Amino acid sequence: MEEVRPRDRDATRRRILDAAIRLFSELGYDQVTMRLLAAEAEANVALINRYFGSKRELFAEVLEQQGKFPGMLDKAHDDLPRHLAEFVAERLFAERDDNPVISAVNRTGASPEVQEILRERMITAILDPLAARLPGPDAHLRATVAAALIMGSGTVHRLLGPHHLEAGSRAAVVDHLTAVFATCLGTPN
Amino acid sequence: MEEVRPRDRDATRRRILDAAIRLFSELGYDQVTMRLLAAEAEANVALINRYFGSKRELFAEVLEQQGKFPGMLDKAHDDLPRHLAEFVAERLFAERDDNPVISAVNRTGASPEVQEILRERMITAILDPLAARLPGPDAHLRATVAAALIMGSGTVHRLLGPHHLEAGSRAAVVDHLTAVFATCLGTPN
DNA sequence: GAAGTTAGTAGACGCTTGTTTACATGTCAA
DNA sequence: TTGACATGTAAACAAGCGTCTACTAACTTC
Repeated sequence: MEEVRPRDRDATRRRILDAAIRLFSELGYDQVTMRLLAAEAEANVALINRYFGSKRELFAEVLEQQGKFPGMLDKAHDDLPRHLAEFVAERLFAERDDNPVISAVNRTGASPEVQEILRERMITAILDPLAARLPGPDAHLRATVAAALIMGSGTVHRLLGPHHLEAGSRAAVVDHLTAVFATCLGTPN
Repeated sequence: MEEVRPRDRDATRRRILDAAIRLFSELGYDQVTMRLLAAEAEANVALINRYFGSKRELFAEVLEQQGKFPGMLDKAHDDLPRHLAEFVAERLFAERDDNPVISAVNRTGASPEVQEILRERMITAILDPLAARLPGPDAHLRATVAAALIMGSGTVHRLLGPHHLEAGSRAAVVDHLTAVFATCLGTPN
């Protein structure tokens, strides 16, 4: 009755990577142990290090393959503030934070071993794409403040949960965030 | 040549508490070990649990004694947005984050054992005092967004360091943050 | 000065962590 | 079929963690 799984290097690697994306997003780097990871991926612990080198390198690969900040470069939005507001609101009310980069940054403490990875991801996945869409000399400053708001809303969600704001007020939240982002990004463009 | 310290319960307790404030702020909950704490306080490890019960309870006491969000209730500021902007800018450029509550929240990962403590502090030290100063029915919403910006700037500082924005641009940063906070809090009041 | 209480110490306890080693088993070429 | 290699497994490793117990030494009280 025991299900036998064919030996498949790529599939196993894939299962581990998927489990890592899920767990690192939900729990952050420190709370995810190799054994929990292995159990979630239904794989042996030693295989994680065989395929990815170390926990740290696996974490780096998880964040790398997430690419840029979602919807930042894909299509040229005519209303960036509203787009960001809806993105943030979506995450504020969501039951679980489903953005690996933002969630992992927020849920991962000050572990020195992964700080450089998070810093690099923060810059290349969020800050730079955002600044690239802003005109003017102080684009970097404005992108930084916007990024702070995005990250901070993740912190709020993590600590206070998805039911902190009344569920019915979602439209008002989007409107308010839109106004704030508009001020933050400069010209409403 | 060995310095002898007189036996002093209160002084020892105080040294431990001071060391805890310093270390938890700089490193977050998880990165601070009991042994590091004891070394910093120049006290024995067992004394920490004797005086505070456990690492968790010490952490709670550290955050509790920090009181409310600084300068939020003390004096009635005529320009709250600018006040918040200067507070955030000060922390953005500071070499080290010196606000225990915000710093500890940012640097502490998703450890379930302290999440409730952080949540409670976030509400009573930041969110509630802020909302209390805002008029209107959606004060809670606006305070939440402002809190997100405050916390998020802490995240930016943690990951990118104090030199991410050019040091000379501090006045521009304050001006920009003031505008954002004004939009965020509603009436510029 | 003796007895009792209390501050401070040293070390071990049990557990968990990431990582590694030694081994078994499936797969495929010759 | 046999050898070689790739894949998967189980167990152990050393190190670190928070906590606790057994003990010493100092101060207080009679």
